[in-house]
Amino acid sequence: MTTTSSAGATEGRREYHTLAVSSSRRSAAVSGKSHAARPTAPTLEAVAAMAGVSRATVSRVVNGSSTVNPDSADAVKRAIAELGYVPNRAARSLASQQSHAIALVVPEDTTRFFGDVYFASIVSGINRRLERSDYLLNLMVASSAPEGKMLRYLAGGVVDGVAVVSHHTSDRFVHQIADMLPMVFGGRPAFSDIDGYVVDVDNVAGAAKATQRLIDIGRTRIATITGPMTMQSGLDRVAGWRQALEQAGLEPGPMVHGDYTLPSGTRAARELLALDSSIDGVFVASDLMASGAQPVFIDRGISVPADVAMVGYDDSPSAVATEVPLTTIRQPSERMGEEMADILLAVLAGDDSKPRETLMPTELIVRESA
Amino acid sequence: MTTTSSAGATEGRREYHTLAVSSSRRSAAVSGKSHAARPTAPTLEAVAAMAGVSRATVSRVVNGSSTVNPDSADAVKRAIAELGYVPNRAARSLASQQSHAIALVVPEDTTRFFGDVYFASIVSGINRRLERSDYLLNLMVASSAPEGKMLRYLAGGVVDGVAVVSHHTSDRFVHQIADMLPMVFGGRPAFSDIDGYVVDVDNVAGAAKATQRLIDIGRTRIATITGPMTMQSGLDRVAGWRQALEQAGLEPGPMVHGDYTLPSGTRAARELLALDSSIDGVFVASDLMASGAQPVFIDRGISVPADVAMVGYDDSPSAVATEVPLTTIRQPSERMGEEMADILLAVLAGDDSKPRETLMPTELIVRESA
DNA sequence: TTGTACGCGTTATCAT
DNA sequence: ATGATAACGCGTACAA
Repeated sequence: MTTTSSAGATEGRREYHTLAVSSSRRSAAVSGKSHAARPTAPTLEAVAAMAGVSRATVSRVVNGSSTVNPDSADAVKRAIAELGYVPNRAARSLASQQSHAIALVVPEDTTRFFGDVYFASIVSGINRRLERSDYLLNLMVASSAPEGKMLRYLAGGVVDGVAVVSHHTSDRFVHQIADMLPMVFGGRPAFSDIDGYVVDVDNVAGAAKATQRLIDIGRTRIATITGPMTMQSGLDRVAGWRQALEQAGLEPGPMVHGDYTLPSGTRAARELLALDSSIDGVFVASDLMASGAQPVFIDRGISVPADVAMVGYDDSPSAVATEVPLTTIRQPSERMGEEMADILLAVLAGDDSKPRETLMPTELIVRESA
Repeated sequence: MTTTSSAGATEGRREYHTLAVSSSRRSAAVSGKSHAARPTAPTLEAVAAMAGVSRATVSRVVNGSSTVNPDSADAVKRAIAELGYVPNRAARSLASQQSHAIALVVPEDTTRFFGDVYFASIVSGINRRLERSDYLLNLMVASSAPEGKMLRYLAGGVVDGVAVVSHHTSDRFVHQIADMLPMVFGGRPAFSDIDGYVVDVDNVAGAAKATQRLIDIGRTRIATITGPMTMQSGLDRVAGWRQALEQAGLEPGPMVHGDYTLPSGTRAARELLALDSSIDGVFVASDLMASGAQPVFIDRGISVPADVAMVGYDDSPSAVATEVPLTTIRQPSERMGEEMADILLAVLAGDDSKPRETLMPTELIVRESA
């Protein structure tokens, strides 16, 4: 017998493996399949029934409220396990006004973004921190029409906070995001009038540290292969190189530009050698470029580090993959990601004690190349 | 005057920029700030009121239902624009039983994953396709405790479908995912007994095509620098190389293993030259390795392609960044991502006509190295 | 400590 | 074509 009452609401509603869909409310069920989380996902209600308590109590147990009798708590937990209950995200969000998700906003050009190990590490770090929470990570790439769609998404309450990896975000739309959500930048943004947290690494100090290493081991003709001059980090590392040289009373050696990529390192090394073969040290602004440069020296019979000492930057995997392992500067890029997530999580928890700006320290890693 | 009634529910509830939070329902409001989508986000209700229609009608307009009077539709649209209304995601999900999000499940090791341009392209492709929909992309990395947390998330109805980039997913947990959600693999999974769609590229054919090019230009001593033998693509490309040689009645040249990385290409080239300097052609299983190998030849006075012709694989950016631009095999990795997303979207829309397996074609790109 | 009852913002059914 | 109205599953004042 079927009743027309509202009972049995949790029965036969959603099925994935079954062909006979009983009471789908969806129209687009063209195929015989209705895709949903699982066949008849148990609800709070069901758990409550099984445990012999009210929904409220189950909710309290699930959310770890203290005010709950150990006995009933046990019963609830058993019921949860038995039923394989897992709270419905949407319902929870709706009721609590929190999505329990944060967005990683990437300023266009996904391919370039993902191709960069540095960003990879940041994402990895963000993820690592998020794993210890129950927050989800949403990837939002600002494409052709960034403001429109993304802003709409964010306004829709999809996420509680935003992490922006500020490559060269020149767009104003980040301002609008900052207006509605807590925000943290990975790398200092182009504008300073923005309401958000910033996590960055001290590139100047790092580069100076690298150059100082070359000075410390007695090198005096110190060149540099730079990163792109269109990026803050590229500029900063040149500044650090100059600063260390100046402080030591040394003349800057030749400078050749690269773009952080390996091939550019190869080209730069050849250029460097053509320019001035008297150098005895070189600070390369990325390990990837150093990996490209090193073979050029070696294949021409220039010993590393005996003839030319070399310090890289990043401490990327390629630093130890070169013939002569690279002395390099370790950037806590993964930790940077963790920090970003940590800040966001803290802010979302109402903790306002995080500093607006966090500068992550760099570390000299001494290997064989210098 | 303040009333204690439940009226005014949409007023002064959520504020981000204001310090005085009136009636936050959250406990953790340690700071004076309450973070939410925005101050008093307008609801369907508000739009309905302003447009002088019922919520139902507004909903119809928002969801593009046909059965709605043009006049009221206009009024509604104006109200929406005026109020800056954007539907609440959670509420919509709860009511429609769809999250309008899909997950990209990454089998561990984020750093390695993101460091690979190939995967970067896939993500980029997925994203590209998703942009044309209103689906969101959730990033889920299977870390130390994959089954537990991720499965719980998925069971919670966070997403409607799952894209798995099957690196060397040896875990069984994908089976459990497949049991509850539509799923598509990027790259053939290790097991074939799984209920999911597969999108892959034809690596054997691609490698054969590359090798054939070397044969076509008259090379007879054709070596190969392989990818890792622990990856299906690595294996497949060797197979393609062998196959083309065999078909042409040629003896396979020397084979040296790399791992798709640039430094490994450098090492492999040196090994190769030490092994057998009589080669006149080499198929390198990735452009990155080819970028590492090429300088070794050039710096030793071996001309490319005159002395040794070289074909790479991937048509990555590095293919044109080498001194001698690489003839290579273009993999539609980005299109692969698009296809994956497309399949998922189709399935979610109830379209069951997509083939269970899609093999993407490769293409020979002739440049100067062969 | 526990339960009742209302609200969260939409969708969808069913009359009209 | 349109409007009530009942879900959707959960959180949480408030009362007990």
